[in-house]
Amino acid sequence: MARMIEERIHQLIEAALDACHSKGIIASTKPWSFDVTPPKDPSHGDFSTNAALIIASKEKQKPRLIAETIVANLPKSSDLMAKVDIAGPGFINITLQPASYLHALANIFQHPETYGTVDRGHGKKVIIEFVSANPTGPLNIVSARAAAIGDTLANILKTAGFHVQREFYVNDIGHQIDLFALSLAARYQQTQGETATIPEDGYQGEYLIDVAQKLQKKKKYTVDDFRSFGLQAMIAWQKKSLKDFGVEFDRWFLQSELMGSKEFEKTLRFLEKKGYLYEHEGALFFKSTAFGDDKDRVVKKKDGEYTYFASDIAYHEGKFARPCDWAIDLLGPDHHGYVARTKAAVEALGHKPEQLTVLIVQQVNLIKEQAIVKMSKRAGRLVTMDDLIAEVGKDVARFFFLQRSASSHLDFDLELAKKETPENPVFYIQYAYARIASIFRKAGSLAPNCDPSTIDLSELSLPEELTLAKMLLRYPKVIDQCATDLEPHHLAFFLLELTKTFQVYYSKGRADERYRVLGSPPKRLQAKLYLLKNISIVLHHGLSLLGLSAPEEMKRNEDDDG
RNA sequence: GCGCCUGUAGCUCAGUGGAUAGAGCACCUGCCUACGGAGCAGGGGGUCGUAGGUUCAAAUCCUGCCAGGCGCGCCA
Repeated sequence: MARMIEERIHQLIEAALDACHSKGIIASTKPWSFDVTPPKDPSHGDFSTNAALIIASKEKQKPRLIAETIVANLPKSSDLMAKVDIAGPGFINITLQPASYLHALANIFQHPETYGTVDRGHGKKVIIEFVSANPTGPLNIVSARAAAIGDTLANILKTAGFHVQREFYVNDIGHQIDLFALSLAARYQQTQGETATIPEDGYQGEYLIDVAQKLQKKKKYTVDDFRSFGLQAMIAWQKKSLKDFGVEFDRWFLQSELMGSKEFEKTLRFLEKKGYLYEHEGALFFKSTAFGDDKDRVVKKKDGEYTYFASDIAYHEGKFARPCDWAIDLLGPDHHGYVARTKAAVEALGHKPEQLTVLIVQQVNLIKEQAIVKMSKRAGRLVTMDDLIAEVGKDVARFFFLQRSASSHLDFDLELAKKETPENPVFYIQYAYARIASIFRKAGSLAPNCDPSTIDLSELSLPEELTLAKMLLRYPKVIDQCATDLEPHHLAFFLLELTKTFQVYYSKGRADERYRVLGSPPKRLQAKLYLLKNISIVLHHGLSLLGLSAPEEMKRNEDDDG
């Protein structure tokens, strides 16, 4: 709805420019490219356009002159615009009639489940792959970051009109897995009282002791037994951790299922037929340099084994065959060298390069006593996702990650995160939601009538009320922006901004009775409750996209003293 | 050496072509008989790493340089 208002303004400006053209004031004709955006400073009005600046620059005229001409050609009276000003170097600032946007709140009230939905995706099928950690240990804090971002991105894309599948790729074969099996074998022997040492490059973490103890005693196991038992245990553990973190995948794709399959062979044959494979020094290479990679990559080693990359090529082909229009991979920073070859493979397979987007989720530095702690899975030194959830809770942890853009390297101080828990911004948002719920409980049967047309919108006249209404109408645009940029943190920031505005508004009721909801005259009360209801709808929707709970009441902390 | 990411307030981070660069935390000053104080009002704090360039307009785009991180395997 906000976008509709924007579009209407855009059209009015275009019409004014048309008029300028026919009067011979400007030479250019449509289409003109200019922006209509809400200005940073709200005192500049509700929308601002740089149309005069852009056109003056092209026509080598004075911007203010063009601006004045545009303004003169805008409709003199309108139910949309209350005021039009020219400011600064030639911005045209527009202040709207409150009724024009207050009216649009009905859209939220009547569609609480779907408000915020935008049709950016047109039902395009997306497979978003994330976490995909090796099944050799518990998930760590880095996986937690990827999980929070990937899951929320999936939620947002769905809201933006995409058909979304979440996928976890399990590297359950290869050298690392062999080491893992041998490490487990050693731990098992240790539980049997035998002396056994974990391979030097193996997995030293104590978690394998727990796994070993779950094995039936006094039995002889083969390495394959240890492998399959260990993998099963690890995957189950990872699933449980992710579920506790609010993340559930539609599919856990096993690499072992892919290798040796018809599809795998078929994909390689296809590349061969296209002439993208060649032998060199006994190995089989993929000509990724034909698609911009630094060097060609091996798909089959001299010893006859396929590389991980070979399986990844087939894996991506499999995604497109399912079918899928767009594959999104979230990778860690240590895999960024992988991007070029994977995109090359996708292109060689006959897909458009833009059908694969690789997002690098940057690293997490764990800070302890103001120094970075090096984490190592093999040595067993890490903060697990389970630890994180136990220490600070799912909501705090998710929000912590979702407040940052994926590309920022972030420092995570667990002590600080714990300390800050009581004042964590996520509680501030949830508290606002709970507070509105509380007001509704007190209002009881006075809760707003189900027919928005009975609400007297003119009762909403306080500046904060108008600001809140405009913010709510911005929500679908925020979703759209998150989906377009693949940057979910914009949503977190929007919710904080909305919350802050609401809390300030609410707090004014302490000193100024005009700001109090309960106790207002009936018509005003209805209008205020109506606004609050719309705020709580958007908060609820936004929180759920972030994977956070929206509590009807907050548990109060015990006071420190008295 | 080459590639990718990052450099914005004391700290953690937003802002990626528009007007006077923002938030949270920390710090300072006020405010608890009020729809729930996990708060509110106000204040101090910035060569946007650096040097050029493009533009009416640059934290934002381009180039060089500096600093930190991560990659550069017939490992995964």
